[in-house]
Formats: sequence, structure tokens, C-alpha cells
Amino acid sequence: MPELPEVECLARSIRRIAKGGILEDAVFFREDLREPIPIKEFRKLWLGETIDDVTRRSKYLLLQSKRAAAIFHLGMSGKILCYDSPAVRLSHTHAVFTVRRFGDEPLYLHYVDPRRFGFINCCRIENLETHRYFAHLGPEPLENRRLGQHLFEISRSRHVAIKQFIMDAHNVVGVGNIYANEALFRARIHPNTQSRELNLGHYQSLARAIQTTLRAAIKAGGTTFRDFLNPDGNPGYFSQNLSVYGREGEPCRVCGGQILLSRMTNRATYHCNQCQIEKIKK
DNA sequence: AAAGATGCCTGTAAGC
DNA sequence: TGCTTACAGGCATCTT
Repeated sequence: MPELPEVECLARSIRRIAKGGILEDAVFFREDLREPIPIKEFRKLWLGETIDDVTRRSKYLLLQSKRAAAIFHLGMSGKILCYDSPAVRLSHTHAVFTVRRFGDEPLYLHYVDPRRFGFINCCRIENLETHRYFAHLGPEPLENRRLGQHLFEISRSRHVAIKQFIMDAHNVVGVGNIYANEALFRARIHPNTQSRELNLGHYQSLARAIQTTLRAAIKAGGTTFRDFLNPDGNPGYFSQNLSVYGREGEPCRVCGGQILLSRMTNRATYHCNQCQIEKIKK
């Protein structure tokens, strides 16, 4: 599923090929994604607009022009595929965007999402920051130099397990279930630990672990994210090098301990029974 | 305030 | 083999 690293790689890929292009057409084949697509408004705001930049906020992909923003969320199964010639529409392609670049053949961006947990929206550029998707979001993990300090400070009065705490977008964005498991393993923190029991040093270590894990995935994506341009066959996401996620019963690569599976808030939770100790006191 | 349940979806895998 | 069921997950929203 697309998490922050996948969305970041996708934004970079689209920026590379579409920045400076004109959104010549936007065709929608259905509007009932997780939220209805405001098709008329989208076309009114965007057709003929120049794409000034392609960015990411949390797990949202953004196209920006001088007056408009296009907002894409990929949900669980969403993809954006780019073709440089008219392509056969896949069965779950819900929208196709034609981008015309000066003196060049157009590009066709296909929004594909079998499970339709994703959505597409738009707004005027001046309303982007205060949009309901973004108004409540915590800091970007890769752009905040004081992430550990920040998490430590806001965790003092909270009664919640650390895994839930870092998966809550109010606190820090972009840490989904897979990366929460991986980052806690890297920081040697048990996912059940109460957030208020961890000290500043633990949070600094955890913040570094989150950043290292996400950066490694982005780096891997940079070289293996090959399914974007003119994909043939069955496009997917780059495989990740996972230490604990999906490795129930297998030996820990660090200590040889056993990877255990439990459920927290109905989410699969993996940890090493030796590396990640239950209680941290100090 | 926190924790749990719910709804939104369907491809895939597992079980019978 | 063919059917049924559980599961995966982000995120908002509602209830306890």
C-alpha cells in the first residue's frame, strides 16, 4: 500500500515529467471513491492551468498551479501511472489527466484504485493550508529537525501506547502501520509502552528511527520505482526491506530472538521479544 | 481523554 | 475444484 515513501517517490516522478505542463483534459469515469469527486469544480478550476509544482503533504499528493490545487489520496490500493501515448484504460482506472508540455507529446496520467479507499479533490490555492485535510496535521517527519523534542513534549499528558501515538497524524504525519512497527523495532521500543513513560532520549532515538526508516524506503523507491512510466504487466510498489513487519515466528535479524505478532487497535503489531523490552525506566 | 467500533472497498489468501 | 470467509489498511466519525 502506498505510504509516505511511495507517495514521495510518486510526487518526485510526476514533478520530473509534468512540471511546467498544462492540464489539457481531465476525464473521470466514476465519481464514487471514498468521497465523491467534485468533477465539475475540478475541471472548472484546472483545465488549461499550468502545473507549477507537484508536492506531497502527509500522504496526500498535490498538484499546484497559480490559482488551484489538486489533491490526491491513494488510499489502500491507489496508483498513478503515466503513459506517453494513449493507453488502454485498466478496469479500475477512475480518471485520466492529459498533460501537454510545450513542444512535446502529451502525457496521460491514470488514477487507478481498485478498492476505492482513495479520493480526488481540489481547492483554490489560497485555501490549501486551511483545508480540512490539512488543518489538523502534525509535522512532517523528514522536515522537522526537532521531531524528538516535539513528540516528547506533546506526549507528557497522554495516556496512549507509543505505537498509536506515532500513528496519530495529529502528532506526526506519514507513519502508517508498517513504518510504525519498523521504527519502533529500530529504536528498540516495545509498541505497548505508554507514551508518557518514554524520556527525551527515547523520543530522540525514536524520531531518528522514523526518519532513517522513511529515508531508506524513499531511497529504495528512487531506484526501484519502475512501474510508473509506461507500465506493462501488473504494476506494484517497490518491495521493502522489513525487519519485523510480516515476519511472525521468524528470527530477529539483530539478536536471533523471535518476532511476535499481536494486535493493537485491531492492527497487526510485530515486535522482537528480546530487542524490544516491555518497560523502559529511567 | 482514550479506546473501541463502524463505514468505506475489493483483491488475495486461506480454509473447508 | 469451487465456494465462503477473513484480512489488509487510512482516516473520519460516532459511541462508550
